[in-house]
Amino acid sequence: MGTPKIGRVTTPTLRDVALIAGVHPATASRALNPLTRPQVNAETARKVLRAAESIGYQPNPIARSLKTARSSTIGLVIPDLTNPLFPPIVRGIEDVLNAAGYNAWIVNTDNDPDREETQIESLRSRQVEGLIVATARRNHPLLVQLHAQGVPMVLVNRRVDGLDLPSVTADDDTGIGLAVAHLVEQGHTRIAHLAGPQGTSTGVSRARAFRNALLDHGLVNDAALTVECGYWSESEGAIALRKLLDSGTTFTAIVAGNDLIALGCYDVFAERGLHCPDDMSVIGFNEMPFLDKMRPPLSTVAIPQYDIGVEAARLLLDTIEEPDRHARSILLAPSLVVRSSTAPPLSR
Amino acid sequence: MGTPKIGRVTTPTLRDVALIAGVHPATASRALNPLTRPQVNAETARKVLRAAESIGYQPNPIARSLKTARSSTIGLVIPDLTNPLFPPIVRGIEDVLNAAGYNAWIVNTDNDPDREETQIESLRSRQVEGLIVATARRNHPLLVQLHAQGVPMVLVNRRVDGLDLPSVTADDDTGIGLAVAHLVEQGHTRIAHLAGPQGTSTGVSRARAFRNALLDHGLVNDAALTVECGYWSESEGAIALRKLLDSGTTFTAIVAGNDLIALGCYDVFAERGLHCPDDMSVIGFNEMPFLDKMRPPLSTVAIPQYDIGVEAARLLLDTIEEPDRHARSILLAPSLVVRSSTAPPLSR
DNA sequence: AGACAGGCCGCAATCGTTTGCGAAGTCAGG
DNA sequence: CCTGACTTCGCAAACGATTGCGGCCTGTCT
Repeated sequence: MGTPKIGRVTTPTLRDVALIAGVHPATASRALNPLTRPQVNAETARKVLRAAESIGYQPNPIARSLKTARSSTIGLVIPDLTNPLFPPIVRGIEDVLNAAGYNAWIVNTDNDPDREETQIESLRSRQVEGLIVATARRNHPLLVQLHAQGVPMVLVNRRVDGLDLPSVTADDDTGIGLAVAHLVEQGHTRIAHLAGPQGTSTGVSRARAFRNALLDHGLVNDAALTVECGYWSESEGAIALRKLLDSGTTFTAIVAGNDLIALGCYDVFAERGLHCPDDMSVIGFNEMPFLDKMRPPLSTVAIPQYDIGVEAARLLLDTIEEPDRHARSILLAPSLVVRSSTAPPLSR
Repeated sequence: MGTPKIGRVTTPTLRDVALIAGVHPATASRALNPLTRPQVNAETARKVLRAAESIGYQPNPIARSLKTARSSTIGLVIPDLTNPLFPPIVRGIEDVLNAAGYNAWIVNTDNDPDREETQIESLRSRQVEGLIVATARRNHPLLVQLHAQGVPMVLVNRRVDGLDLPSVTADDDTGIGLAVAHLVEQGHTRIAHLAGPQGTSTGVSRARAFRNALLDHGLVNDAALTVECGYWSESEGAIALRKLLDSGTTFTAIVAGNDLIALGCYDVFAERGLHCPDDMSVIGFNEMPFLDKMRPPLSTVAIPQYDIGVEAARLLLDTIEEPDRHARSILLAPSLVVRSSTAPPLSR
C-alpha cells in the first residue's frame, strides 16, 4: 500500500489511513480536514486521526492541487536574486506566507522579459494562487493581461502605469526629500541625480521627487544635472557618472537612484582621482548590506526591506481572499542613514 | 471545456486537443510526447500537434506529476539567501537545470534544523526528484536518512562525515594554502585563523589546511592562534577576534574562515583603534560581491561560485539518471585575490 | 406505530494525464 | 484464403485526494 515517493521508500496514502481506521477514504478525508471534521462523528474522527498519526500520513499536495485547483503556493518573481536588496524582502514574504500555510516559489527573470513570461507561465501551470512581482516595468503588457484574467497579484518596489494594482513600495518622495535635505543642509547647492531607468516607476518617482525637493529648497533644477542609468546597477551608475562628468557641468553632490548606482560612482571616483566626500558627496537608496564597511561608508536612505516583504505577502493573502476588494497600496516610510560619503563641499 | 486556472480564465486540457484533432486523449498524449510519438501515425501526430498549437495547449504539470510520480523539479536547500555567496551558486544551478527541463524550488532554512526538516518534507511531498543541499553539517542524521532512502542528493560547499555523497566544494587546501603563502611572503610569521564552525566540514577542512600550510612554511602552529566562530557571520567573526585579542597572544595577520568573518574583523579594528593592514592584515575566503569597495578592499581567495552551481546541478542530474553510480565529488580550484587588507607587518 | 428530521458515512465521480492491454486494420507470406 | 506480424489507436484503469448526493440509522414528535 502507499505510493513510492522519491527514493526507494513508500508513503502512506489516505486509503491506508482509512483502512486502518476502518472507514471509507472519504470519511478519512473529512476527518482530517478541520473544516469538514464536524461532518463526522467525534469518535471516528479520533480513530482516523490516530491512524494517520500512527503511520505518519502526510497528504499529497499534488493530488490535492489537482482536485481543488489550489496549491497553497504563490509565485515570487524577482529580477535578480544577486541584488542584495531582495533577499530580505523574500524573507519577509516567506515568513508571513508560511505562517498562513502557503509556500513561495521563487523565480529569477534576469531582467529578461521572455524569461519572465516563460517563468510566469510555468508558475501558473503549477497552480500558484497569486503572484508577487518585483520586476514590473511602467509599461508591462504581460502584467495587465494577467490582471485582466483576474490573477491575484501584488507589486513590490514597482508599479505599473495606469493599472490599479496593490503594491508596496518605499515612500520615494520622503526618502529622496530626506537625502536632498541632508545635502543642502551641508551646504551643497549643485546636486546631481543619477536616476534609475525611467522605464520603471521607481526610477521616475525618485527623479520627480528629486526635482520637487530641489524646488522645495529654492534650488534651480538644472536638467543637465540628472542623467538616467540604463539599469539599476553599479556599472550603469559608473557610466552615467562618467557622462555627467564629461559634460562639464559642475556639481558637488550626487543623489543616486539606489545603492548600486552609488557604488558605481566609487569606481569613477577612483578612475578620476576624485575624493569622496571631499570632492564629491554621494548618497544612495535602499541600505543594502555592508554599506557601513565601504570606502567611504555610504550614506543612504534606508527602507524597511523585511517589512516590505511582509506587507506584500499580507496584501496578496487579502487579495486572494477577497478578489474584488479595491486595490490598496502601501507606502513604507524610509529613514536617513548618514555615514561618511556625504560632507560639506570643500570651500574653494 | 478546459479547466479554470488561477484567475477567471480557462486553460485547454488534453481532452480539448483530442476533441479538435478527432482522436482519443490517449492518442493525443502519445502524439505530444516525443518519446511516444513513434507509436502514432505521423499524419495523426501532425493533426494533434496542430490542434494543440491552435488552442495553446500546455500540459498540466500537476496532473502529470500525480500520474508519473515525477515533477521535473528539484529542491534547493539554502541556509540563508541573505548570504551573498549563494545567489551566484543558485544562478548556476538554475541555468543547467532549466536547460535540462527542470525547475528548482528554493527553500531557506535559516540554519534551523527543525525548519530544515519541515522544508525538506514539504519538498519531498511535492515530488521533487532530487535535492541540492547547502546546509550540511558534518553530523547530519536527516541527510543520512534521506540518503538511505535513496533520495538523489548532492551537497554543495559542505560534506557529511562518513557519508559518500556527491558534493562540489572549493578546494580548501589549496585556497588556504594560497592565503597563507601570500601572508608569509609578506613577512608575517604569527598568523591567526578565525575558523568557521567545526560542525561544518568546510570549517574543519579550512582549519586543517591552515595548520598544514603553517607547517609547510616552517612556522609553528600555536593552537592559541586559532579560534572557532560559532557561525559563518560577521558578528561571530567579531566575537572571535575580540576573544583572540583579549587573550593577549600576538599576531600580525588573520586568515578568516570566510569573507563575512573577515568583515566582522573590520568592526573590531574600528573598536580597538587598529589599522588594517598596517597593524593587522586579514584575508577572507569566497570573494563575495563588493569586497573591492570595502575599507580597506578585502584580500580574499576567490572560488568559482557560478561553476559550483553548474557542477552541482550536473552531478544531481547524473545521479537521478544513474542512481547507483558511484558518488563523485568535485573540487574546484580557487585563486588568490590580493587587495589592500594584506600588507607586510609594520617593522617595529 | 408511523413519519420525519438530522447525523454520519459511503458511493462514485472528478481533477488531467499516462500507460498496459488489446482490438481493429493492413499487409505479406505460404 | 488463412495465418501471423505489425501498425495504429482506443479503452479503461490508474495516480491520491475531495465532495455532491443519497442511504442508513437513530431518535423524536404526533
